[in-house]
Amino acid sequence: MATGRTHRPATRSRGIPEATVARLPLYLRALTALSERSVPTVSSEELASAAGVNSAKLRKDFSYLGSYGTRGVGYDVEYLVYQISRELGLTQDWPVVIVGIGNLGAALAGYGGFASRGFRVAALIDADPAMTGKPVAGIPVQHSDDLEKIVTEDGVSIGVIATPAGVAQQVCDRLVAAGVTSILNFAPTVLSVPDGVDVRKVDLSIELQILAFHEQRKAGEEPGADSGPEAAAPAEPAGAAVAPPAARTAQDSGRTAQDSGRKGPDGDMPAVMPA
Amino acid sequence: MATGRTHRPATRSRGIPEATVARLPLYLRALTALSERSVPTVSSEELASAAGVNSAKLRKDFSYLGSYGTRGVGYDVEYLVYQISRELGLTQDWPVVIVGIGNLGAALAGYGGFASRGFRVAALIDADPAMTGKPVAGIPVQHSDDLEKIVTEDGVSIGVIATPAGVAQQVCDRLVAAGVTSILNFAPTVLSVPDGVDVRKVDLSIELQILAFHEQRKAGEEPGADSGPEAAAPAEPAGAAVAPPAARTAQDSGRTAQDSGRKGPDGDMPAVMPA
DNA sequence: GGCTGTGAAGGGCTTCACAGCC
DNA sequence: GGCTGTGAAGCCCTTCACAGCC
Repeated sequence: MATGRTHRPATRSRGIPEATVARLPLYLRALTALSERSVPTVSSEELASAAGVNSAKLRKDFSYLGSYGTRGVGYDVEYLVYQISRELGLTQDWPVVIVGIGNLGAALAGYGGFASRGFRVAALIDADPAMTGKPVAGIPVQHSDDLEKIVTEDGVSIGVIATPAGVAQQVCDRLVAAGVTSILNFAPTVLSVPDGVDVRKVDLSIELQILAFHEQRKAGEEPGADSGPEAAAPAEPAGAAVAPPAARTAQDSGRTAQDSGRKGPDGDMPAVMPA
Repeated sequence: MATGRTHRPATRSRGIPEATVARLPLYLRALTALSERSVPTVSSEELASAAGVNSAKLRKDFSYLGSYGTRGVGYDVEYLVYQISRELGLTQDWPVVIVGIGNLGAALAGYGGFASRGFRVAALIDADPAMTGKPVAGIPVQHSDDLEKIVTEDGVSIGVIATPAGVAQQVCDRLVAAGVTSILNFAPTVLSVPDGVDVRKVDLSIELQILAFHEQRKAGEEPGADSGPEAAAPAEPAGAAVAPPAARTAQDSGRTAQDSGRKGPDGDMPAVMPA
């Protein structure tokens, strides 16, 4: 079915930039850790370091939420935890259904991060009759025939798709038809959903390919080789032999997270080269 | 972040924007599907639709690689598959080690997307002696004592961390010391790495939290709240003196498109880790 | 006529740097 | 003195729109 088209101008959510929203969970995690150690306050510098971002960005992010800090002092940990949780909508419990209980689905079902962060596994669903009733991570698997009933009765609005790519779109369509409006897709497929439905995807092979791209580049511009890795000169196979250049940095990394930065030193390579 | 590193103007490694690199795997997947159906050529419009992006963006992306299309006709599928594969460094085989063979690690080990896309699982490593020798997805698990040896001997430059958060940093340190320069991290932790090492992370709870944020907004702005368990009514700050400055208006149909803007993560198997 | 390739315009996010308050 | 909050500048990416070629 593949309903309507997917892309829209991707507007900002409230006044909060999407990029900021994506970092709030990071701050929340760091704050939770501080909270557990009973640390009362943190400076933007400390928190930023713990979350793996720079302090200016963190302060800017928080400024979208309001003025929750105290100049000359920092931020109250507990208060911030509360504010961010509220902003993310974690003060309520979101029931989630996981469809496709294979290796991955089972891994997700057993993920401890659910309960602790505002989510609850409402049901595990699989199309294989042999799986029905079998408990996975303590939760009995239900047959996909009951998908609509489950979603409707439990008021589920978030669904996780961990099925093979081939059936992902149909599963998606059924979830949406039943009332789900947010989907986390682990299947390597582009899902089509009606307007108003959010889809986020996680794809291992894409991540690896992005790493391979950078890896290839490193191999090509190692010290000594200043010629670009153009069409010719295929790089070496297993590119080990590369020794860590700089020493471990103090407390934080230069970059991290899903945002990848670019780093290659390299001068200015003209852009591209036709074959 | 005050990493010892000075921020250099974000060098353009070559001419390809990071955002474009993150989309190349998407195009490649769509092209591979077309190739299997023996489709000889595609227009930017068709391919863009299959990849879930808009055609202008796709053409711009390809323009960074070179002029591989034919005006009035479109792109030659096979040729593009080759060019993109080469650009991503997939014409060579990258050995990958997966550390932490729990539910997730096992799921990753069994992921078929590896072999088919330029990657090869060189080894599965786990710290539990009971796991040693046990085959997972047909590959015998090796003990972490041998991590350095494995990485060195197989010339592994890409490592996947699927361990509990608590040991992720040490595993990371060992991988890097042994020669790994690209890491895909599934543990919910910010990893510190020396300059020159790439880290990408995949985190289930973060993705869910972002969805929850948007979900909450939908519930709040739609007349007949249907999905959520309780139509999330924005709670008031706990006796805060300061209230969010920005007005609560602006309710565009925000929502992110599937391709998400940040930096492009998404893959086939994702993440997660017990906390 | 059809479709690619691309300069130019437009937005959003990051970084700077400093004013403002403790 | 220390640290937050934020306008302003800069950068990168996306989108537009059309020139260029088949």
